[in-house]
Amino acid sequence: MPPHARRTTLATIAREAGVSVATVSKVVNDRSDVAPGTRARVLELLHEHDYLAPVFRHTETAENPTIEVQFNNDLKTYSAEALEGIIDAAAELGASVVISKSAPAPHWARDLVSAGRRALIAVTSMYTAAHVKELTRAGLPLVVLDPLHLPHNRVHSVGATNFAGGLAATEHLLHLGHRRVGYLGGPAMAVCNQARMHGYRAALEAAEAPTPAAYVRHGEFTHRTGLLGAAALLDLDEPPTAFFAGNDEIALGIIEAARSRGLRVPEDLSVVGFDDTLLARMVSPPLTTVRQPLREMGGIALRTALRLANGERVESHHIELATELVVRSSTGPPR
Amino acid sequence: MPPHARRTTLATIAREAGVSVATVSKVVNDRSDVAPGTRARVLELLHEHDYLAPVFRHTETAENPTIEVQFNNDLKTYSAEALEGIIDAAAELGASVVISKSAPAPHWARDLVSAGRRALIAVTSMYTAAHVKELTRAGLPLVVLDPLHLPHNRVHSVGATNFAGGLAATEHLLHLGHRRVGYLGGPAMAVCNQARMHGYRAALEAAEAPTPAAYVRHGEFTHRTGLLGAAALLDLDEPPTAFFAGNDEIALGIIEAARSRGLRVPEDLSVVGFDDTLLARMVSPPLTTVRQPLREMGGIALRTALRLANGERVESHHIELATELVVRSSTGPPR
DNA sequence: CTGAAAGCGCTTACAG
DNA sequence: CTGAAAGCGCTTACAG
Repeated sequence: MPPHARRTTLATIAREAGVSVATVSKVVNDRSDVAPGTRARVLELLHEHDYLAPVFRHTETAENPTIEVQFNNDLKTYSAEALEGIIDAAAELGASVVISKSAPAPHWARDLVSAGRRALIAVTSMYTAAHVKELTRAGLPLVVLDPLHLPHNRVHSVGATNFAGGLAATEHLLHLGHRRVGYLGGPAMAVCNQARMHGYRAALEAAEAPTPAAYVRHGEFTHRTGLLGAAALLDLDEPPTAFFAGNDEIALGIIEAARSRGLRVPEDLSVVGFDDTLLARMVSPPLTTVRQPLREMGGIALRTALRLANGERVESHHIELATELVVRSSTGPPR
Repeated sequence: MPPHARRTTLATIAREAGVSVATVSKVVNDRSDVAPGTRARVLELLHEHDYLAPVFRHTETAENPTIEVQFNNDLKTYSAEALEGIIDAAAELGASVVISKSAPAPHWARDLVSAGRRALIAVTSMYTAAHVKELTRAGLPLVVLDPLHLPHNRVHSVGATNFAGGLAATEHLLHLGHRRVGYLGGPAMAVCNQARMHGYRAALEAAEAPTPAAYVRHGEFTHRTGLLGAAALLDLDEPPTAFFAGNDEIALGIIEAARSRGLRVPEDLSVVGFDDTLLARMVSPPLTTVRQPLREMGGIALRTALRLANGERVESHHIELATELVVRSSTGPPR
């Protein structure tokens, strides 16, 4: 929504409601001496006209706009790196970043507008169509970073080339000589997870390496999913000799499962992660993984949010940045 | 600074400057038609009276106060966890959290006040006495989380029992039978690093295990410091059989140095970290480390900041939370 | 450059 | 309950 040329004032509301400005003022300030019916009518009009108290009006045109960034779960290394990209871009463009965990309540979008937020960036958001509708009604632009759902043309989003990343990761394992490769991923419904998994499948099919259904498992993007999934697959009669993990955390869970049964990485088992968070660089052996340009993605999300806040058009409602395979020491030829 | 009973208005400034309200208004709005001398005199008075434009006044008493959180470096797992504690406490208390990287410029503190910030939380801050003075002048309360300098009685801070943590970590290694224990820490000047190192020294002295000067090295709280430091110490004629690291990142660097020369952890080398970030839990072998209650520390910092913002007294200007040794799998008896 | 005057958007004590 | 009136803090077109 472009900034209003001029905000509705109490006088307008008073005229339409057929009451005095004083009465409208009382409603706005929640005074008790107003008849319930009058109050209801005035509230209705205030809502309809999107009335904003003078103290908040400056937020609409402030040269220092504030953008809300919401996370729906823990601030993992993944989100922390995206957040850094957001903060750096905001500093450069003179915007402020408010950070919170999302917990949409009634009037949630409207409250954000009243508090002066000019746009919302949701990291791996679970927003439903109803939430998006409330945002639209409140006039608060939304940008989703790494969307869990398929791109919706009323929602702007920034992601990475997950399919290509999954393909590259799996081809790397294939080139090393692996034929039995497992996939341990995040939520089955998350589009990023699906794309990575399909990249994996595509590589295996192209190499004519058949994959038993049991080789593919979905869970959460957590260490635990890797630990449990790997334990299960390594118990198979024909266990995988390599794993492609849906993210770095899962990869570390797999490595721990291997260690706990005396398997060495990469001598006995190869593992490729996804994300290239700082985890991947700091772990022993350093993790081969698919880099997502998280900082850049955060920066683009912030820029997009700011442009939408200013009422500018944004060409494409979904942008995907390139992933890149980073080969380190957790992969090698099979035994 | 307690919230002002009533803010200075243009009328006061006009009276004192001996000009009309209209002229003062022009100065405030940066209009060109004001004589330079008049402008200077009025600006001086505005500054002296701490004039705040009406659009910003609500921030002084807002039921949704906003707190600025500044980091002076990367958003590592360490800071991300403290930030989570801050965010959770803010959500509970109805405060907003603005996050930025610190880059104090001229008028920096005053600008934060104008932008509506009610307090500042600095994570491992490098603020100098001059910065603190500007904050005091601007009336913006400061809380430092994990201070790098010694507690200053005009600065509120939240830390952990670093000395006790260093002691516990080193005693653990001693109990396992190690006699040659190295310390690889962060910046030599950082008080948290000094306290950890002195805890280590105290444990070794109590056990009458002499420590060659070469066994202690300071650097940065990074993977690289661990990698390089361990490489150097492991080249000694009598290398340590165990390391106490100033934080988890350094510990992981040490483990990587060990791996790259074919040493196994914990069979050939024991390593204890500090912080207990998610890194420690996700790495193989899981890291024995000293837990800092980072979330709790963040929560306390936020609460303290909010109380100071409300002009309340805070009993103690430095709070230290207890650390706790968490034994996992990166430590064992020496060969 | 300066400021008296008109005006804006809002609030509040008070008369009805 | 309601609103006319006074008032507050500020801005601005305009006369000097």
